[in-house]
Amino acid sequence: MDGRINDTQDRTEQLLATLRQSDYRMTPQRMALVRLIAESDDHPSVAQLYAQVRAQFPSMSLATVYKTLDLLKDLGEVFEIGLRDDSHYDGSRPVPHPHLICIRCQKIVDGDLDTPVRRLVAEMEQTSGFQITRHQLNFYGLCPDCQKI
Amino acid sequence: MDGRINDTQDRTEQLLATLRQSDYRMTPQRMALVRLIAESDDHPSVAQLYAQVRAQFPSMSLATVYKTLDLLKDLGEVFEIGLRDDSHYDGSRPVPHPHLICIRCQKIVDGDLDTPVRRLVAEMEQTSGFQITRHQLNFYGLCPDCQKI
DNA sequence: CTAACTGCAAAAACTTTGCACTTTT
DNA sequence: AAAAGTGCAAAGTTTTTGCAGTTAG
Repeated sequence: MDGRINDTQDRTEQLLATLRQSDYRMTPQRMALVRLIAESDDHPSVAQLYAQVRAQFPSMSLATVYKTLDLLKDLGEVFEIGLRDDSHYDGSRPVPHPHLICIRCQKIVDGDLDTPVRRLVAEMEQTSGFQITRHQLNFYGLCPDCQKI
Repeated sequence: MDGRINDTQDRTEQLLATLRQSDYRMTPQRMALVRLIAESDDHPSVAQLYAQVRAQFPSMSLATVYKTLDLLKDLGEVFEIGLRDDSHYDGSRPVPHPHLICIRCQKIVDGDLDTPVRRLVAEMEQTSGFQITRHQLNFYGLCPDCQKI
């Protein structure tokens, strides 16, 4: 088990269900964005989501994308990979987990190793006295493809 | 050994020496900022550095602070903790290492555990196939002081 | 019908850039 | 004197906000 949520269909339903339960309204814009997020197993940026959603929904504004993402973040359904310049979002695994970021092609890949990570967090809590609630682990380097070039 | 560089005096000299060696000019602005960075064992933001440097150097501009920090980053003498909104800088340990960030008082503390971190990086390389060159490990939570409140 | 949501445009916040002037070497 | 650095103001980015108009429940 790696924490990744089953399949796209289910994930879409799950997200929509969470929204309904929380008394949010189901607008077409919201549904389109939720669908996109559930579909993407890479880690789209706001700009990428905006571009994609615009393809099906030319009138949708960037502000709505931000607002919807904030909402999904607050519900704990989307995890923000807060990179310095533009944030990317992970809608498949809303629990903090490591990411590998290629410094050449910019690809972002999920890191697994849940157990070692949990161990490190525990050790970090012990030595620091912090009560850790969240983490952001980004590893930068060359992905396998870019190493060949 | 935890990688922290000895004492402030030495660290200031070390930074200045690096600048001289690389044919950078020694301006009073630069010296003041370098001194500040060497002195701070917390992790100042650009705004904080700017405010502090301005106390001794009222004419210094924000642009110069940014330019100097870029330069020190390029020389590998300062490590940027790239938080989403405003970056903080670590001038004591220019090698990537974990940081603990208090979600209440915003304090940033160095994480140690060099060995466990190296182990995790190694495991991450193995399972992902990435060639990791740099990492950014941020742990968010309540610091010991803020837990009491 | 009411409360919530959207889209727009303006503003915020941080960072970068271009350029004339000044300073270091 | 030449090259490099500074400071200012303008511009760039990403993200947030206010508000009038629109839409879901």
